[in-house]
Amino acid sequence: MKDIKPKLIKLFKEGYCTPQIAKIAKMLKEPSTTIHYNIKKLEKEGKIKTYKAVFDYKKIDEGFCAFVLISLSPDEYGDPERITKELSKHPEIESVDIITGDWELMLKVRTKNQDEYYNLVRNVISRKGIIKIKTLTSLKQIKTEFVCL
Amino acid sequence: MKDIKPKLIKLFKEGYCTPQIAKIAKMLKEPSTTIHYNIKKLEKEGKIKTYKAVFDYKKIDEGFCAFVLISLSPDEYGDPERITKELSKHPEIESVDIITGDWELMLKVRTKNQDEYYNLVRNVISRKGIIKIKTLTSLKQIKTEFVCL
DNA sequence: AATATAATTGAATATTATTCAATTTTATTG
DNA sequence: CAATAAAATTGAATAATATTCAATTATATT
Repeated sequence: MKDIKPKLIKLFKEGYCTPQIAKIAKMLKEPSTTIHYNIKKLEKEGKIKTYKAVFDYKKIDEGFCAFVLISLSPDEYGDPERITKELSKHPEIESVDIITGDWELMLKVRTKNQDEYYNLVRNVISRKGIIKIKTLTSLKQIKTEFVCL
Repeated sequence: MKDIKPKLIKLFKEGYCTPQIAKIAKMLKEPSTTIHYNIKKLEKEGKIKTYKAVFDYKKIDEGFCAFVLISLSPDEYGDPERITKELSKHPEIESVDIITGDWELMLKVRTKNQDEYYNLVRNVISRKGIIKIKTLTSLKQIKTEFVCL
């Protein structure tokens, strides 16, 4: 057994997919060349970033999901992009946003379970510049990435 | 002009994409039939829900992004799935989660601008059973759907 | 150890994306 | 409002790709 599946999951998280032009052409009742032309245009304009898979995360050992509110120290607050770039590197972190209100950052995080989430908080999220965090754990996911589960 | 692009964007939000088997085979240095076999398995096991596009949302008139915390009335709290199913139907709502803590639901929402977000709050989010909401507006998105912007 | 099940693979085929040149539509400019 | 340029649409031909199938190998089960 070559253990291909975890490699596939990793690749599909960010890309390695492509549009189904023939299927779309049939659906919209337009020539496939017209569909092709319009898709390539969307890509060239930078409107489409990538094509990727959406998973049933419970089934791929990423059943734990949480939103993390982060408070930054005053010195980091002026240029939060250093920390956000660093956080973005980690594959467990689905999204990173700079937000308004009582907290500076919002993360969405997926790990296998609560133990691994704890490790992520200790090793990745709790670092210099981050002075306080608050975790909102997802008890049930109804929709993700525009896809109903 | 046939205005194909908005139709494509709508389709690509939920699917109409497919894996690039040849490309993956080259990358992993495995026969394409092996890759094919493993992908079909992931699909049959329900681990892969769909293949879709990720957009640069600012460029497709969905530049406004917010997280919405929702408090439910006590009678809805026992069976929140009715409301969450209803909310999930709306294309502006990227994700719906039932969460722990002071609030019951967390939404991630994308609209053209703040005005349209206001309309969404009035027409969709503010309804019977939802007694309080709090909006955390995204000032800057660094990573979304596992994809760095 | 014997058998059944699952995974891998190459060769053949079916399907699909892509290219290209021609045509039509839309936008621009004097 | 023509005249011209630019953008979008399309069919036919080709290139690339996914899929099927049967055979082989590896793994799991009893």
